[in-house]
Amino acid sequence: MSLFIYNSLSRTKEKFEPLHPPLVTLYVCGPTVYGHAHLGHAKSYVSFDVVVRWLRHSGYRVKYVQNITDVGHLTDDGDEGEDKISKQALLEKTDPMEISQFYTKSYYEDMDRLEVQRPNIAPNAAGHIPEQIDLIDELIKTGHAYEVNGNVYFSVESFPEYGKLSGRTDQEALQSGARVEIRSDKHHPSDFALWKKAEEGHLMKWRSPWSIGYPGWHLECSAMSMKYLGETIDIHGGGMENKFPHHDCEIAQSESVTGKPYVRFWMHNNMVTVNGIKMGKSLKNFVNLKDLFNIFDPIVIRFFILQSHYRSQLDFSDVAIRASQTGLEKLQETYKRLLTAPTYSGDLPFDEFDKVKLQTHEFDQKIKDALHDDFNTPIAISVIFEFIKNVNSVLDKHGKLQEETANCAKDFIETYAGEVLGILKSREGLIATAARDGGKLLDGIMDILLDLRADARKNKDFALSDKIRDQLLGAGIEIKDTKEGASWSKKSGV
RNA sequence: GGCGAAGUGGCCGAGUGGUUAGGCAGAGGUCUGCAAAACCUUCUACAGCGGUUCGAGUCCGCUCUUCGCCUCCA
Repeated sequence: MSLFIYNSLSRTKEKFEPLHPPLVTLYVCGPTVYGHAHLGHAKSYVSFDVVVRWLRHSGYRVKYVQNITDVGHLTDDGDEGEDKISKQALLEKTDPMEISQFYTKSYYEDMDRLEVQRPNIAPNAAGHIPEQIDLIDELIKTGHAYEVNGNVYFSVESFPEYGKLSGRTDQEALQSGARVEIRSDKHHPSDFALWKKAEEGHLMKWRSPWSIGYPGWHLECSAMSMKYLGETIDIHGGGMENKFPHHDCEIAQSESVTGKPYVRFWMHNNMVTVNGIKMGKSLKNFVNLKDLFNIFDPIVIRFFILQSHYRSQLDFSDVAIRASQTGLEKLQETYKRLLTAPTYSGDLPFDEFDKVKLQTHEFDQKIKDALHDDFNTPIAISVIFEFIKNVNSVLDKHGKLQEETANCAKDFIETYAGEVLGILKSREGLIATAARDGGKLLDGIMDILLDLRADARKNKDFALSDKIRDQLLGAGIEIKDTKEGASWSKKSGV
């Protein structure tokens, strides 16, 4: 089966072939850096992280560009809108540059903790003013844009397909219910700003042929996408709320200049709701990631996000995340069990062959099919859970695995849970965690304690063995007696 | 008002014409000195009403409800 991707433009799943294999050009709308990242950012960038990881795993060379918006994104689309970064700078009594740098750093911190791989290129809008000016210039020359009082607007009437992505093609009808204030400067109410003249006191401004001012928000993505990825890119991703107007505007600007399709596959991730209602600034129910990470391990959040499909709405609630946490612990525990399970060489019993070795290949196919079907991570996860159930079942019965089977199983989990989905703590990560917590010293002490306890149990001195177990639990270490012997793990977190 | 998505068992969440999604929680069991974990078995489903079909959670129509976008948002 080959990869199928749901294309928002055609509203169907289409077979994906890059324009210039093995290269895949991918652009994803990045954050506007005027505040800390929230759960919505996490859903979007974790989703596209899996897209990138899966494409790379499938053998493509992905060139991934994700912008940082540090200028031009206004608080509303009318002419009265303020620049978000500037507004925050005034609020925090500092420089816009400091604001954008501070929150850019914060954003990457959060994404790193979510195991989101960094884009290959992360251009910022303020660093690409000349490119944006050139684009505007070209649009004016070709009759797609006009200047009024130092402002430049894109003329939607010059691009008959305007609105094709969102289905908002009837501009007259749109105006009746529109809440955007109609301004006299625009030739048509739907026209949007490419360049705006800076008002007095405006902090971020640049010289241009039309005025001292700043670019409109929609422009940066067109300019930077075309600069780094070419005039036609394979995939453009972003949040669903950006379909209109942002992405429709991008299409209009770009295709008006090049006369070529701007994007071959549009991918839009759905939104996060909180207890059933949207997360909105006005509703004051944003779930800040840094706050959330104080309660849950970031990898739990990542797992929680990937348990639903990227095109589905994700409802955040405490109980839902707790359920995910327990589930993920089970996966991690099985992986740890697999790493430490005794192995043997030689023939393997039928059930081991049937449940693990044979099924590894079947599960491998199932999980590939799932991910090839528009990145169906919930199915992929369900396959991993079926698999670990079988591994546990065999280990319960035999207490060991044939070496080759064990390697197969480890490889399966490391590939899909680790490399592709990023929900597994790596061997190195597990070792690193142990090292941070006292490392080898603690390992040594625990070996002694478990040894003592095993002796006590052998002598049926259960009072002593239970005392060791209970007191360790009180100290945050949990003992489990399994067929392979006693094991211990830290209780807190995952 | 326009554009769009969706209503699945106690909760979360896939599926989209015929065969177990999966996770969490519940019940019974195996194992264990006990516990935990794991494993086995198991109860609650497809908003409602019509229609198409040999057969529909899955297709079509209507009704009801929810959510998103059209303002700022990933």
